Formats: sequence, C-alpha cells, structure tokens
Amino acid sequence: MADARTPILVGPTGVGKTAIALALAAHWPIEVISADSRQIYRGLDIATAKATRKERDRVPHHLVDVVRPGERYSAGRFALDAAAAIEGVRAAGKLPVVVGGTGLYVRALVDGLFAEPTIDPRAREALAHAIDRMDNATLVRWAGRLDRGYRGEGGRHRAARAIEIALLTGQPLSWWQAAAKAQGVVTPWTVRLTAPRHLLHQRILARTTAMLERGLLEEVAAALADGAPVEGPGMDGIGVREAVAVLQGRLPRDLLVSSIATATRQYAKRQETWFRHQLRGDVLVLDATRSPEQLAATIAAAWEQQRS
RNA sequence: GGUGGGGUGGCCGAGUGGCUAAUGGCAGCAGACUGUAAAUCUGCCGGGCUACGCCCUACGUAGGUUCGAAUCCUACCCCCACCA
Repeated sequence: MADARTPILVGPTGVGKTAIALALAAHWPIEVISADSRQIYRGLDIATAKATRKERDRVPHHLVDVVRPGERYSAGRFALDAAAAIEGVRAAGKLPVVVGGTGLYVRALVDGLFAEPTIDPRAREALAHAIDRMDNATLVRWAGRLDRGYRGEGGRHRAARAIEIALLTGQPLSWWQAAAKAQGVVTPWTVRLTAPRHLLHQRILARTTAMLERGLLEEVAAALADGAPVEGPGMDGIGVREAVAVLQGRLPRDLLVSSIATATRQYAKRQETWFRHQLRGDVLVLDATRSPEQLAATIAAAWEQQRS
C-alpha cells in the first residue's frame, strides 16, 4: 500500500472541482482531502464555496473546518494533517482523493517542504509586529543582508519570511531550503482541470451572484459578531474582505458582486499559472467544459488504465 | 433658447503648440512562487513590421492657422450645470 498512488484534482476556482469530486463517488468509494487554504477555517461556508453539509454527509471531506478564524495555519501543517487524513481513509479501505486549488498546499504534500525547526510563536509574533511597521524597500534590503541567497523577489511578504527564518532559526531561509530537503508524503496521480477563460469568467459571475443570494453578507456579519478578527487569517479571503468593506461602509453595496467577481477572476488566473508551470511529473489535463459526470467518468477510466 | 463647463486609448483620468502613441489608476494578458499562498510580487498592454529601428492609425466631427496641434481658431454634433 506504500506505493499506492493518490489521485489529486487541481484547478482554478469555478472549474467545478467539488462537483466532479462528488461525481467521482459514483465510481469509487472515495473520501475527499481538501487542499484549500480558506476552507480550512470554520464558518464562512458560503464565502469559501464549501461543499454543503448534505454533500459532505454523502462524501466525507477532510481538512475542512479545522481551525477557527484568526488562527494561523500553514502549508507545512497542512502536509502533516493531510498525510494523517490520507492514512486514515486508506486504513478504512477507502480511496482518498485530494481536491483543491491551493497550489502550495499540494506541493507541500507531494514534494514536501524543508524541515522547518520549531519557532517560538511569541518571538514570531513580536517580529511580525516590527515587520509590519517597515516599508517594502527596508524589508527587502534587510532580507538581503540576512540571507545572501535571497533574490529580492516576491515583495514584502516573502522578504518578511526570509527575515523571520534567518532571525529566529539562526540560519538563512535559502540554507534551510538547500540543506533540509524534505520528502513528499504521497505519490501523486494528478488531474489538472482547466476551462476556457470566458467560460470560467461566466461561471465565476454566476457563482458570485449565487453567494449573495445565499446570504454571504449575513454570514460575514455573523462571523464578525462572533468575534472573528477582521484582519486575521481566515477573514482575508476573497468575498469576505469585500463583504466586510460593505458592512463597514467602505464599499457601496451595488459594487459588491463585481468586486468579488473581479478578485475571483484574478485569483483563478493566478491558479491557472501556478498549475500550468509548477506541477511536477505526469499530469492529466482535462478541459472542464463537459458535465461533472462525464468528467468523472473520464477520470475514473484514466485511473484504471494507469493502474494496469 | 441663453450662459458656463466638458467630450482623450476597453473604462476612469492627466496633459494646454514640439521632448506625446500620449503621466497615473483600473480592467485584461503573460510570468514568478518551499510554511500568512484566496497571499506576495514582476513584465506587457493602439495596430503592423525585414523590430536596439521603421510604418500606419489615434485625443467628438469637419475645416483652418503653423515648419509642427490632443493642445490655438471656426463651424457643427453630443453631454453636464445653471438661467429661461
């Protein structure tokens, strides 16, 4: 069983990953391992387009609703959690299928990240605080001084990461990346779903409109009332931040749908770029224009073929 | 009907005689990406080329002034505000 391949379904938001995974259940006894950095958070079901309760009753989903909004989560933690979940599903005699749009999470699971040493969360938070007050140029310069392997790319976010690692572990990030190579925990069988851009845009708009009808604003208002930190992780997803802006009067209500749709389109585009270039090994590329049932049948057939 | 303001590249919006295919922003396209990744960044962005250069088309429309106009003049069309 150690060499068993694990089906992985990736693709941009709106291609229909969820529907296809559910349709796949007609072919295999599957359980879904979600690789989605926002569905990890509890609540905000509409905003993050989670599979419904009913759907999840029919096909169990793992790594959905695991932390509360405001709590820090990471790709590394995902790799660990997902590996455990996959193990569990296998032990129960079912087939785990990884489904998700967060490329880095999939990479963490398949290729492994470097073995990051334990970092004191309090020191990390204090440093993050100091970093927040510095401008981009300062951060980039600082990161360059601390880590000669740092290329100055990726802006403040990645500069901050380089600084954090160098300061808190005593070794630069590039050193860890080279010296502490990790192993992936699954052998992937990857299906990359894609769709013509105009179709994707169309689906995104329809889906955004539907989100509002299902009560996106109410959902976000409830999360805020519940004490979810506006700035915290989990509350920064597309749809959520725009809804918060409307609730706080910073964005006119009638611009809500278009703002969310635009941000979603841009995200979908970034995902397409990531999956087009960053996936390693054999990848089955499928145009998701057809129905979920047809696609599931194609995927099931291809899976059978690669097994023999 | 009168007076004033305005019509700029897909959109918004600078520019008031040459250095302007035209600052910016948005949208779009392409790309980067090892632990906040729904993040964070980079490039391109009127069209066509035998492309470190050349050609064409472009600042409401039509004329005009000038060596030279998005920028000045005239007429017309449209929009907005106020007055009637």
